[in-house]
Amino acid sequence: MPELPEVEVTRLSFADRIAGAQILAVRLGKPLRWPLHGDPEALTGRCVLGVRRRGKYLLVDLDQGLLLLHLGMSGSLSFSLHPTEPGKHDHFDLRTSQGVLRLNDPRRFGAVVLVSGEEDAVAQKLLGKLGMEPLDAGFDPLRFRQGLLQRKAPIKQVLLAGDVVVGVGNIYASEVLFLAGIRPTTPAMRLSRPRVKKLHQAICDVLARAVKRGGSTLQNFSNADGEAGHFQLDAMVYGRGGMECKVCATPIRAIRQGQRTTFFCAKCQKT
DNA sequence: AAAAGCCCCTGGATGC
DNA sequence: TGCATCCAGGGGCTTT
Repeated sequence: MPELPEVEVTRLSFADRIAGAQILAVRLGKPLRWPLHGDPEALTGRCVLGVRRRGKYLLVDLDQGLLLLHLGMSGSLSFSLHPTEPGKHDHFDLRTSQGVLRLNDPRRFGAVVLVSGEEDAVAQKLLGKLGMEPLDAGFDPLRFRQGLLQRKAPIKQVLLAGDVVVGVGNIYASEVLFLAGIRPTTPAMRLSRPRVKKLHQAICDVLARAVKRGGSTLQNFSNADGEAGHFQLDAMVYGRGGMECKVCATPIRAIRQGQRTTFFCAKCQKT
């Protein structure tokens, strides 16, 4: 479910309210993608300093240690004072003095990992190879192009891989390439400077706009308050296989790239 | 080093 | 209504 905008909207919806809270107890449901790594009992008594984001990971800073959260494909967080009884897909509760942070994740591709800090070997394994943050000032067209020039793989797959730029998931990858007029199969290294600049612009615009609107609600995204996003991502190509391109009426094509579906318009996206 | 496949898991939609 | 099949927003790991 969550690409960068959804993760960021989730963060914004509870970061201020959980900051300063003391952890009272932890409840674990079914196993998630990885074990917690640390002792859940040891979390009790620690304090939450704040919540940051790196790519699609949320980093919950503690006065001692760091909690890494990932929502996987189907995860969502809620933060509430009086939570309901845990449901069958509620697999992690962090009970604090200021509310309960709960991870609901039917498919359990998500994760909660307790590490000592960002330099921790386990944390490095997960965060160490992440690319540039698309909403940060450090993400500029020149550095972006430098990253792409090393890669012969199709641009769509390079975007998804997240080692050049993070946060662009399967939906936004198709959308962003459509806006930039770039064919998803084009080798990343073959993109000219002006086309990389256009792609850079599209990534910045689309992601920033989605965060501002509260995340897309393509299916059922909701933030940690349980509010649905206000932004019906009105997709130009994603999920529109066989339908007419909104610009030129050519049928949108759906192809398979690395076990994921890509959508594009063969006329608007030449190479 | 980079690229291509595999796999983790559940649920909803579709087709017979 | 029941059952099989396919597909889904991610990404680490193993193999080429």
